[in-house]
Amino acid sequence: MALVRDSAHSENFGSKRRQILDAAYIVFSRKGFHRTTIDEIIAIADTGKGTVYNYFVNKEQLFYTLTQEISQPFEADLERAVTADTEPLDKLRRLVTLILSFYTKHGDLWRVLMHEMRGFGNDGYSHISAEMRDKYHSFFKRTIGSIEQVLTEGIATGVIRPCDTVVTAHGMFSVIAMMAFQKYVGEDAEAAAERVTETFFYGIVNK
Amino acid sequence: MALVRDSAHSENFGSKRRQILDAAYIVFSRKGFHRTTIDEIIAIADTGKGTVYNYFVNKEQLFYTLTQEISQPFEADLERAVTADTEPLDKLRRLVTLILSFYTKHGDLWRVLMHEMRGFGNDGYSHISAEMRDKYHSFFKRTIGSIEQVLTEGIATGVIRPCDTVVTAHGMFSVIAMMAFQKYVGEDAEAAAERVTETFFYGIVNK
Amino acid sequence: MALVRDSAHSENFGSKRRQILDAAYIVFSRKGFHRTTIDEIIAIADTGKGTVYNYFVNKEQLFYTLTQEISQPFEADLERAVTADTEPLDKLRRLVTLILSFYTKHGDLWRVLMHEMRGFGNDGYSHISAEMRDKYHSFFKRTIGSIEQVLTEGIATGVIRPCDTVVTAHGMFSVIAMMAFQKYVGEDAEAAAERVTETFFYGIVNK
Amino acid sequence: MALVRDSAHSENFGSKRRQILDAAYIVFSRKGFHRTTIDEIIAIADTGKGTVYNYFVNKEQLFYTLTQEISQPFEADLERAVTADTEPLDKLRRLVTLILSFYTKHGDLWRVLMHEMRGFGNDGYSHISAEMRDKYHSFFKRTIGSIEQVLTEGIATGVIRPCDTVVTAHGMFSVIAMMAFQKYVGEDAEAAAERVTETFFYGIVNK
DNA sequence: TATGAATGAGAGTTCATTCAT
DNA sequence: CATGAATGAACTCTCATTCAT
Repeated sequence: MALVRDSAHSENFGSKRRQILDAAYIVFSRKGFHRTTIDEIIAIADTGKGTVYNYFVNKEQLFYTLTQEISQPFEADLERAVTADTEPLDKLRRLVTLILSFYTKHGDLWRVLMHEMRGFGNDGYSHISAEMRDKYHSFFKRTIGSIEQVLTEGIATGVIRPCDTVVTAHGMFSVIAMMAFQKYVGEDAEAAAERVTETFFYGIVNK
Repeated sequence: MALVRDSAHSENFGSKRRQILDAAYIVFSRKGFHRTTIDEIIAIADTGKGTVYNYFVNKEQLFYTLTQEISQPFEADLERAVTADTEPLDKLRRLVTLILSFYTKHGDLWRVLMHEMRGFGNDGYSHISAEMRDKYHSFFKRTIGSIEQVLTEGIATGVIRPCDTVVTAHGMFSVIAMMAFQKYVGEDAEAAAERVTETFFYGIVNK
Repeated sequence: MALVRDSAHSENFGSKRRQILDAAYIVFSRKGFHRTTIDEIIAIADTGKGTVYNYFVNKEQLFYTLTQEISQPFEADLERAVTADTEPLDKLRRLVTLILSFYTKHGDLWRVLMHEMRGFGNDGYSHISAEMRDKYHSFFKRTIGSIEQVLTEGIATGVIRPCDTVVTAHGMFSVIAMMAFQKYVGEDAEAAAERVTETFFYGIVNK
Repeated sequence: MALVRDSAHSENFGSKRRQILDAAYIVFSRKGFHRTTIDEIIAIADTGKGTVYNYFVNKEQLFYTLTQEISQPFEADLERAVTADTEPLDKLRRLVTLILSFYTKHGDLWRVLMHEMRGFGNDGYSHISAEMRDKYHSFFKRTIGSIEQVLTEGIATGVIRPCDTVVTAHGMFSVIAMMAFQKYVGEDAEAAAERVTETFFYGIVNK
């Protein structure tokens, strides 16, 4: 269960680090940040306690690294979708599919992330935490921002009715996230995405 | 700061209990379940630590009681709205306003609730926790169910286009919750509710 | 083994705190700061681990409190000796006796203090440590300063031969400390003090 | 920075060992025994962690080896001074100069040694530690013993007033150590030594 | 020989919970 | 009822030491 990619180098390069990240993914997803213990992670990762601290400075940074690693390819995909040479409505469909797939796959972990985000760096915490929180914030801003951008583009070309793009983007995002969290999305993410976009595009009222 | 209603009994009856609940509301909302300490609650409540355990069996049950107390009048309101003798679309508007107001007021606490819900009673936890989790689940089910019910009613009377009511109800709920969480709702909840319903009713695509 | 004074209030007032301080005195004296564990302290103090942290914010501050408690009456004694209305040479004898008694009684702990002093607050440590270190430094400065002051006084009145009072005071202090550390001082501190002063007097007194 | 002497063998023989000892000297002097980590030593020594354990069985023995290596030439010097064919008072001057120079140069490390000495082999520690502690004790005994021996010799030849040679030797030693620790000794160790001896001589020399 | 990834015993600290007053 | 001193299970993190390469 290498979440991002298998190391192409040697068979064992970074193997322990990989095992720890994979185990952390499982436990954080299942239990949330606070209920997760290092002991449980190492039991699954089959490593010693100290090994965790060879690779990550602390539990928070392990969590942070994990989410960074997962989000990076996703953000690249988003970027590509937004700058693609296609119709705004098609871009929107593509974005929704991407986001829906991402949150369907990593919903449990991301739910935790979205919750803990608020806690990090709030009090007299280390500044590393404050940094993390900022990075997390900008992650969500970028995701929603990409929707917003395409909405704006659609309004400019006239295919989308003028509206508050900020609020609408947030609305679309929240519906997508909800669908993923509620496990409404089965095998076919594309079909589910279609339902979301249809609802938003055309509304629910009979005309 | 009695959140729900003042005890109708005597001036002092349950006063300590009230103080604890009010303090718990503040701290849980601000810090989440795990970061909240009993010490912080009693500091604000101006009570002793033992007093908390006179009224509540443990931290979880204090949290549970708090959320129950807040949700009950809200659920009564929902019930009344659904069974009212009005048009489905008006009912829907009324529901959206109610839910939006509720989450605007208690969003911080409810965000915590929605997160911790998943943790309660997951492992070898006490069965009291499992009970709580079930009650929490049914709370959300009832809220969303009320939307669903009105959608079904609207489809039956023909004012709403046939759709998957379960998914659509969840969608509407998630948009409402998002707007509240994101603090997009200012003074005028009614106006904000209007925007949500408009979007859902008529979609975003220019026709 | 209440080191400073028994609480005059109630039989049990501060009893646990007292037990912890007494136990800490024993273990710190025997093992030094780092080799001392909280577990060992509570085993002797017959308390729970958490109790220690009810009274002291951490191990360092426990150590600090302990040394403060012990040094305060001593410093008061020094002050009284310096400002007494007696001959400089008698003052010096009195000072030497006081210091010798103190270091004979608390030599093991003070040896630890003198060593750890250098470590506290050196790196990225909490500022509480830096504060402590400063207090510790000033403690030694005051002790040696009191000797210095009397030397200066003696030089002014002509009974002591002009000399570098700073160095001489340090010298006297170190000999006293050494005698105490080496357990050369038996029952009769006064007699031992006499030996120290005699040696120094015949070197520094005008003839 | 070969502290004692360069290996006379080949350019590279023991080079790693040398680097480790030199680095250990720096860190132990600065931080004391417990606060020193192997990681910090190897960072300065530019070696791997395992290499340390190729040359030294553990941290304690590394410390021990370091101090042994430094003390040996010093002890040889002392021996030579004591058995030299000179006047007792000149011998004493020579001894004081030697000791003062040594503690001025290696004061920081020796301060650590003098502190940790008591901790080694106290409890259920390995017998290697107990051995070390004994060797450390005998080191100080030899240093002070050399002073004592010359004092006795001086008393026999009548140039020194009869006194408790054990206590006096300790006294002289402690003043010397103090001067070094307090960094009172500048460039000219000889001059500083003179001050010490003068003070003592005028107290202990027959007139 | 040199290395450094892996390890786990052990330490300090937190905090929900209990119970005697 | 109200209290808060006492408690210890649980948790994060450190670091000396090992050992396969």
